[in-house]
Amino acid sequence: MTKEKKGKPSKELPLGFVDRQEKELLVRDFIISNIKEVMIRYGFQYLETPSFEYTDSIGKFLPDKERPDEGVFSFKDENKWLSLRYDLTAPLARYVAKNYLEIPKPFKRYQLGTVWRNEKPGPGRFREFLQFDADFVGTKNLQADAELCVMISEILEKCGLSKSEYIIKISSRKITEELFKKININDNKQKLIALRALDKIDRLGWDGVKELLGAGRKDKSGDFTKGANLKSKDIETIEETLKKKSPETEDLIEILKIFKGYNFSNFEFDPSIIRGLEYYTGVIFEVNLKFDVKNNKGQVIQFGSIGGGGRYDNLVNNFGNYDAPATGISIGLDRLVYALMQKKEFKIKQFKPVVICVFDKNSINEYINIQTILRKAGFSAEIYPGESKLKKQMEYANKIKSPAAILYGENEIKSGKLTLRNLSSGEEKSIDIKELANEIKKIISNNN
RNA sequence: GCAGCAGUAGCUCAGUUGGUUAGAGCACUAGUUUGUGGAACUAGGGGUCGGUGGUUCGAAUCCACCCUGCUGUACCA
Repeated sequence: MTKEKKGKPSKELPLGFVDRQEKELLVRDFIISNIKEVMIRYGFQYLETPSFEYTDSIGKFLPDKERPDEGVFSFKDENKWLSLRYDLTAPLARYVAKNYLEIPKPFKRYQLGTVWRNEKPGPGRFREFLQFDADFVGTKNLQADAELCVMISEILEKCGLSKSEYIIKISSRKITEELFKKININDNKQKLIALRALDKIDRLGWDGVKELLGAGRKDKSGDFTKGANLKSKDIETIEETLKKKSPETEDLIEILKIFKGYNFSNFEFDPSIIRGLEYYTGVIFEVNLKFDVKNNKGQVIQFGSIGGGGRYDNLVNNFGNYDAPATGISIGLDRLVYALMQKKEFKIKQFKPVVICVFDKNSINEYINIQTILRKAGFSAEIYPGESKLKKQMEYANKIKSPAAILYGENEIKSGKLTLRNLSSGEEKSIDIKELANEIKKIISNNN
């Protein structure tokens, strides 16, 4: 809705951008603190790279068009194209290439950062979102890939999910590679269409996927998607091969062994997962939630995975001569928060301030004294930030969910005691200032 | 991008076959209580009915185009 009063700025947000409120942010902070704690124990180091990069260094090349806006936000600065990063992997590859001689090999880093994509937003998907990535650069050892899976499941469980609520699906690019060789598909374009089709198996089932491998498919809105035009004999071979639930490529057999050593079993082999089309070269994995996610109208929506990753052995090499095989995982934090908030009642401690009501400006020093006592004792406290009648002050305290209000007016000054009102019970008590911290403590611990 | 559905106060919506000053609930403001919130009552503010153009004596209501949102689909490095 674009409601712009004449001559006034719009209060609407650009498509795909949102304000995020405290409730969501606190859950996000909780998840982030779990991530950091696990990262440290797994031996990753923390890295931050800038939001903007030169367009060509993050894998976008300048098209003939006026601006490189294929999925990225870009602008021209001093004759060079800059783009907001669209993931954290491309900047990592750039960082490694730039600092190759100084960094340890292998290099293990994790990163939290906002990324931007100039594409259509969907349920739980925005054009600006927070990602968390962990990567190993400079090792071919599948121990790394295995550890990423173990680690992400440890993070999810720390966030309160049980083993039955999520699953790590794993596969390898080598499976489809060998398959395409077997049925003689060499056309790169056709391969891509076929890969995309296979990626949709969780939503469309085999029937839909076979349509896409063949002539094409009409979806329920009536829109038609062109297919890969494979021979029906080949489509059958594909289905047969991928329906086998036993992994046959070397890399998968190896990684399953390592999982065993970790006693890790909350995964399943699923040859239909594909992930990004271009850069993965080996083992790939995807993190899926096993419960329904609803939108704010209560409808169950197609939520998809909350993250995934895999092995990309050639990415760093794009920058020059360093051969740095790598593997990494990337999690969409906002999507994880969105899903988790539906699943769990998060008991996040919120320290809402005790409100000290203002009766008389001349008593301001008394109020400051009370406030200081409370803050020094570790409580959140504030002198009512305004000038209003007591009724307004109480309404304010109620609105911000303050645990208690402190009244110190004429009556209290005479008696030398202050009145403490418990805002959840409504109970009022006359207490000595020395007892204040203790009384507040009682009220807060009762509320939690 | 393509397709379906939708767009009336801050929010959720009503508005009859086009007809006088466009409604409700919640929220908001003030008061009933000159020192007390979460309940009640009273009064009040707030809408060029997504936008533009058209049909008509007359349009929130009909038509066209555009914008925005939702859902699916495509793309997703």
